[in-house]
Amino acid sequence: MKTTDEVIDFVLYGGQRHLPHLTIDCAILGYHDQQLKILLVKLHGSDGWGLPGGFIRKDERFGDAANRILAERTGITDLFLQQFYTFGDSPYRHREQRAEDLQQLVGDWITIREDNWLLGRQISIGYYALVDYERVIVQTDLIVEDYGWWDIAALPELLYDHNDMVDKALETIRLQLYHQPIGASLLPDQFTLPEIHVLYETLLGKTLDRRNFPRKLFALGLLNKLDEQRSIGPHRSPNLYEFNRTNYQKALEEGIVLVM
Amino acid sequence: MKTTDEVIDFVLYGGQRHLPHLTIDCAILGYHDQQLKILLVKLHGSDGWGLPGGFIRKDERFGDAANRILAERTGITDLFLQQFYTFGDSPYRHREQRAEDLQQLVGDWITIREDNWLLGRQISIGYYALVDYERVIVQTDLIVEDYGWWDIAALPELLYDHNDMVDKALETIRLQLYHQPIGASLLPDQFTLPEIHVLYETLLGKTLDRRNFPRKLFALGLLNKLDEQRSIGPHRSPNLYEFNRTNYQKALEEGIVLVM
DNA sequence: CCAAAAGTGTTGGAATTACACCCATGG
DNA sequence: CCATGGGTGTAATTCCAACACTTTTGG
Repeated sequence: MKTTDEVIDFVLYGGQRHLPHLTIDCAILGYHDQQLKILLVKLHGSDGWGLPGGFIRKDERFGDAANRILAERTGITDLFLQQFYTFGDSPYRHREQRAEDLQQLVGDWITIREDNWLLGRQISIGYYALVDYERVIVQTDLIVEDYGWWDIAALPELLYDHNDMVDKALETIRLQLYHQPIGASLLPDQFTLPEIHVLYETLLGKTLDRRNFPRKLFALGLLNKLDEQRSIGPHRSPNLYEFNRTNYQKALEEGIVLVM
Repeated sequence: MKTTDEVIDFVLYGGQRHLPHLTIDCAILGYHDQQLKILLVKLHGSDGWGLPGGFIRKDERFGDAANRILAERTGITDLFLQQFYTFGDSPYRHREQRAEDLQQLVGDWITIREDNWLLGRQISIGYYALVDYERVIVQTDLIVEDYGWWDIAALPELLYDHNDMVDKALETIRLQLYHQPIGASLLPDQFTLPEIHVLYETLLGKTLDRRNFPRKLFALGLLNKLDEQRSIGPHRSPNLYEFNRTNYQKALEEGIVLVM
């Protein structure tokens, strides 16, 4: 939202266009510098960091809403996106804690009434997205004051129950990794074996044998070796690979069994 | 709900006590006659079958609500219960299709207004429950006209998008079966090897070797052999087993890796 | 020429599959 | 005694984990 009028309109009348009390929050994961990162935002009128999120329009499908929210924040579309859990139990999700935040957001322009559609218990459907870190360009506006990528291993205390949401997202991703290949969304089109190797180690939180690891991906036909190397300074140049789109898609749909 | 007054009060004023537009629907699975069964209900004023469900009270945790709904329907508490997905996209989940149902439910007593809290897009959080078929005693009332156990392999066309919900529940259970033992909730306290064997085959939809299958459960220490047999007519009496509660609980919490 | 990282094959052991015969029971 | 289903062990194979040396590169 770009203008104050837009914000005020949203706060006062957004309830006519959106499902009340129901939001989508996104755990947007990227990968950079051999670290798994998550995109956090800081809202105006709030002094903590949280997951980017938004409301669902009355006739909008959840997946479309999640994609829209993602596109609004990151500028990229068409990414790996998946619902993982719905949250609504935390005591933070109730009226009192948020009336003040809301008043701060709109400042002195208007007074938030008791029955404002944004107050009351908030339910949030969690989606996680895996994105290519390089392609993300975050927009700030009158709602989002600041944003940043945070190392997932060193998160601060987040707003509401967003730490729980991140934990649950990671747990889901780890389980999923054994049944679906999901590396393609986090990596650029071309990557080296050490890169994808460290990615999997980071996601699973354990070390994987350097020689055995790629064998399993090759056995599933997921990788194509390219006739190109990446130059990485005074060391041997690692070969570049890409995902085999056909087999990758098939694996996504039919599932795989990876033991690592 | 037992009285007409209660029903009318709920339809007119339930919105003051419940989260609007948000329901919990439960896929309640049981196991009987070597078939996986699901508990379906038929509501007054509706001529199709669907999953049992209910609304969430304003200050009620989701899990508590799901447990309450389950207890109201099946009479049992303390069962394996887990959220699996949130649904809200189906075109069936909109106003037009349901205003008539609602009017039929309350009959001529009152007229449903356009802005009734029960109308509008309905979101449903799906929970699945695994129950011991024998212990379930279903209650009918003024809302639930009829109920029944249906073989999961031969479901009729259900209300709204409930077929999708069942599919998603089963998919989740199958995945979970590889990482957590969930047989205990579906079986009576004591059971035979052939019983749990067929259960797993039914859940996974594939045949499992009769000799290798129990070996894997024994290897995990999940089963205790009892000094008792079940008499099954003119055949050799199969031995009875029970789950080893300690190891079962540990496996639930820490996860296992089953390859079958 | 050196330091640092990439690449690559083999082997021993563990795990998994496949498979068939005997036993117990009640009618 | 017979029909039916339950119980059990082993051998062959496959799969997996462990491991170290050589190559490439830029400075």
